[in-house]
Amino acid sequence: MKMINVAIVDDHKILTEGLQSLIQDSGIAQVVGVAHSATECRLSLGFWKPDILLLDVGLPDTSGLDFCKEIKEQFPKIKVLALTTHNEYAIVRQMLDNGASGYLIKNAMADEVLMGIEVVAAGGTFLCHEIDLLMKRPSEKNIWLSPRERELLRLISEGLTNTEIADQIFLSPETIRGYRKNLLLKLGAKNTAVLVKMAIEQKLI
Amino acid sequence: MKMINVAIVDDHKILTEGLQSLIQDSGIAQVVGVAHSATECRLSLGFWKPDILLLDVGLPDTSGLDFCKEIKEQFPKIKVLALTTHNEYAIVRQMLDNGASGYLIKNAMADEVLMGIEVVAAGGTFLCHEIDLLMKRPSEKNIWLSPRERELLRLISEGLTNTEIADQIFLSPETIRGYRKNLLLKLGAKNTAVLVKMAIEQKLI
DNA sequence: AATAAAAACCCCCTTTTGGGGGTAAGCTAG
DNA sequence: CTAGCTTACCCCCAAAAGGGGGTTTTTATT
Repeated sequence: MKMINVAIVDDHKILTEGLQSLIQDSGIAQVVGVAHSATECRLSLGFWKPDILLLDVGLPDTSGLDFCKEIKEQFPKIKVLALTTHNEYAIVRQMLDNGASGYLIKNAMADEVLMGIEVVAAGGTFLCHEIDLLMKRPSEKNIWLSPRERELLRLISEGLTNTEIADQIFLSPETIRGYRKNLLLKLGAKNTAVLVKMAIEQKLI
Repeated sequence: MKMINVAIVDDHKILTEGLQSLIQDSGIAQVVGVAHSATECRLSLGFWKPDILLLDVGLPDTSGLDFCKEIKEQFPKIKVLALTTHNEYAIVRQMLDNGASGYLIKNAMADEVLMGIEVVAAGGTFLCHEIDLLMKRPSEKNIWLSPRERELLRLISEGLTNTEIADQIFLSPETIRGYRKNLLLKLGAKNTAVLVKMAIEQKLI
């Protein structure tokens, strides 16, 4: 059986060290590279040629969300396995949407990490137990917005008025009004204040 | 020289264990009790009779801010030394306002913890290096609000309109308008959306 | 090919907010 | 004792948001 090549990107050095020995000792995979930032990773990814990239969402220089997308565009064959502290529905959904093949939270069991690596290397999708439950549970908190809606939500949170947003993204102010009303409806928010609060709390922006 | 009696309240068990050995080994102080929640602490504080209480702000059951106030009301002689991960101006100010005698961030050096204990036990006020810098640096980010202003900010973030707030706290809607305008001015926010975002980011609510 | 969802657009009208001006009592720390 | 801050109050008017009702086109997914 072929060894699975794994690379790790995470700024928490203690964690990466722990992960390295965990993977090396497993016998099923080997660590071919470690980076502590997106920039560092970009420089070496071509050389490492990993099968799987263990990626932290909370990177110091780039959003893990964007970085995942970037990797999947440049190296479609590399499978991304997210490894983070976030257990918010919106983060997981966006990560999977951006091409991630799996999602682990940092307090998951060690064997879940190895299982994730195996499943993802075999072409499957893996979610650790807690995230699996979160994604399956139909909850009013599990709100999913389209990219456009998220963009609007971001602009609203930055304090732009409907006309300002309209000018910026070249749409009619009436359209912006429509999106705004729909966002209030979807999130069940009474007004902009609550909308912004929910957006931040649920990490929708 | 009399031994300083220290009690610890923090839900992170690994940290409390480390702290215990640090303090016991120092020779200047001894740990008379450890609690992992505010409730647990309330039950035992009368027996422990500590000189100093090392208090985490991010407790699972109560806000450390409120708990500090509560302790200082019930046991004015106990000196509270805050120990947290938060390095936001508003949190530190509120903590000191609520009667804390010192403030340490969790990644401070071990000797700063001991120094803090000594200084506070001697009746002084102690801030660890990083927090000391933060508090001295005059910055547009170091915004300080009166309790009333914070209350209004909270109600605004919850989506209440001026009239609703007026009804709830028995003031004239015109007064609420005044506060609102002043909050926008103080925080330099363009509108309610930005106001709410800043309130959350700077932990003013 | 049909259905559904997202994206874009439009009008009417009311409520709420924001910008500009103020006033004044009460407390509090130099 | 007085300068400064907080708390509380008031007016006018313009801009923005919100509640209700719609339409059309494009883009996926079945």
